[in-house]
Amino acid sequence: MSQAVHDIDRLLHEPARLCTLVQLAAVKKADFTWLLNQTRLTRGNLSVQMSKLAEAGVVKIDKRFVNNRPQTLYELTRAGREALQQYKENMQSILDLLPG
Amino acid sequence: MSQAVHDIDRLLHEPARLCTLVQLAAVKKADFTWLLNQTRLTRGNLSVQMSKLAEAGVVKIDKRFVNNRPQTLYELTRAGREALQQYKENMQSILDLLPG
DNA sequence: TTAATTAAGTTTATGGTATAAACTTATTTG
DNA sequence: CAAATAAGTTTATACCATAAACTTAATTAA
Repeated sequence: MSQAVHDIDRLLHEPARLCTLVQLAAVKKADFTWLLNQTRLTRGNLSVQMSKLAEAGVVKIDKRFVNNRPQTLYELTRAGREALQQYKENMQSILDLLPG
Repeated sequence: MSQAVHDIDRLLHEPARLCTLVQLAAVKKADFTWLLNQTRLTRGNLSVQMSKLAEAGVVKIDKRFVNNRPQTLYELTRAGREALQQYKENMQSILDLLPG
């Protein structure tokens, strides 16, 4: 049986969030505006999704000021990288069940 | 940029449905009760999800009677197999972006 | 100098949807 | 004939993704 499907981590599985996580996995650290451009999410959506990821301990949020303007930096936590790794392995095993 | 993430087919992406599709891809044809056992979904959930897949043309539903009891058979349509193939390729390309 | 615009986010309202509980219809068994 | 089983479907709910509206502050135009 395909137990793997039940182990899918829905927090990471959601495309809007997966999108940001793929980016963060590549660059280690990114600010809000840069993520906005990469992902083409709306500001509101990006804000909500990142908060959700932070609340779950997947990303770390660092707010500061640059040139008197707020800047929010995001990076994957160790737990986040591990969760993403786990997600990848799990989804890979599901895809491998499919033909083609 | 990771365009692939935006191309994720949410109909197939949803774990409850992906679960049934993985099964159908393997066996070609399955009835309600068998799918119920394989997926461990509730009856209501399975019923709703299969209807949704049928409405989208991904699966074909065939209802008949066996021993005076209703039996519902499901199978992937050609479009369904193609969509699943597409989903696999797309998700594979996303997973390949992730480290590890 | 004050009104409009831009920047960088956050909060909230809503619309969709995954899920299970309750319901249906028919059959078999005690 | 009453209760239980079978095979699904309908409906109610609770969550949740999304964008619109709001906030706060800085800059630019008039």
